[in-house]
Amino acid sequence: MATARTAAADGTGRQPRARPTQQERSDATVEDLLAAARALFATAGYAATSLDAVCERAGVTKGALYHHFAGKKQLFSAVYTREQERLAARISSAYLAVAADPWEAVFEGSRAYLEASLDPEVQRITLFDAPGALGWEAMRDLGVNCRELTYKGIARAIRKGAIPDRPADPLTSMLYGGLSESAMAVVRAADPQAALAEALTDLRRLFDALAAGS
Amino acid sequence: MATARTAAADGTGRQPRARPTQQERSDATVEDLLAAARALFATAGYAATSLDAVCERAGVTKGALYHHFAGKKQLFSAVYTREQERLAARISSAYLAVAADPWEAVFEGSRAYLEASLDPEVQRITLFDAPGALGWEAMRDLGVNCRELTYKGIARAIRKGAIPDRPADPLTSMLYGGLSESAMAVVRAADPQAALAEALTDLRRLFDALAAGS
DNA sequence: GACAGAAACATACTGACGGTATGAAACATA
DNA sequence: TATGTTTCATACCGTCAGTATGTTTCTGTC
Repeated sequence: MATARTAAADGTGRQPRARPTQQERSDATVEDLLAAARALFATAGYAATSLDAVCERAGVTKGALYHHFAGKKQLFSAVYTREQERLAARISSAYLAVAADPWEAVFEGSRAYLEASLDPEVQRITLFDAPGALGWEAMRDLGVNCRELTYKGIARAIRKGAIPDRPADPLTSMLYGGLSESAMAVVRAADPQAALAEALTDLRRLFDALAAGS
Repeated sequence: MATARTAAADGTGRQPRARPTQQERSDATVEDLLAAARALFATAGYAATSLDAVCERAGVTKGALYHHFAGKKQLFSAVYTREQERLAARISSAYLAVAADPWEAVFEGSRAYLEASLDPEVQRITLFDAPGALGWEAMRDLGVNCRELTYKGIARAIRKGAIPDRPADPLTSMLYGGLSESAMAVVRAADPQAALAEALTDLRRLFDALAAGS
């Protein structure tokens, strides 16, 4: 019987070819591993997720995993990076929609970050496990991260005179950390819907107060 | 030769008696375990700390550890609880010193929390490892925790009219999370001293703005 | 003070998991 | 087609959290 490796003569070129190139093979494996890892890390958490489980779900063995990743920590780092990129995309999108008003843009970016961080899976990866598993330095040195975006938005708002002049770093920490904690609190509130509404209302007041400050 | 169990006839009663009571034995062992665990958790981190290492440092075996604690997680929980109690004591002290002014008291409490959280060992336990190891619910249900103190302070400031009326929860999250993130950023700044000064200056402005808000 | 029972610990062991070593299969290049 | 490299599979090791069981130390009672 044929071993099912019949060539797909479709026009898309997206189905696996009869003889996939090494790059394609590699990419597919990495993709499978990342998807499996993300699913398990997001639900069971970093510590409770075994690499064997990841490999089984991805349909490969540890040989493949350790060929593409240096270890569990680096695998998680890759998952975390992707998550940050997805979050950053949402933030940027919300920010750019009202970029004409520098301070309002920061508000919309903050709202986007808060709402995106309500997903328990996102929380588990980015807020609970990442600090302990990666450390602060590794989280910062990722190229794309949401804290950096927050900083840039605030710095721009200051440059444009939308809020009183000040160093941008302290406010960045307060806002970014505050939003992260808010996200954790909101989803665990008795009424998450109401809690989110309250959080956004308060965030609005906070932004207004900051803009009005001397 | 005598087995060195000569009774200490000192007046203090603090030295180990010739026949220590079970309570004393227990307490001493628990104390040794907690001290050893806190030292290792604070430096190497939760995951990198083995219970064997804790036992060796404490001068006991795993039999003793598992007699007093249900497992690694619970041991860490006990260490974390102590840390929170210490922090809460510092916060309360700073708060009460200026309790007459409800909002200023919250500021002083916040400053105390921020400054206390600059210690890398405190950070490692309370900010990096605790969320992943304990989870949010377990961190909240501790009886004594700093977030609760923040909430009470803010709620009181609202009741007393020191800041505009609003629900206390959202602001609690923003402030507590912001301070935590600030502590992590400050100690990793190029010039921590200057970063702390900037953070406190900005915190002052934030408090003024919140008090002035409509 | 002898003794039964319980509390406080010690010792030996197991299973699971992260990581490594080594070899085979798939692909690339000539 | 032959050779080297990439990609992965398999077998194995060390470590560590947790358990099972035995031993010592204390407590209450006669």
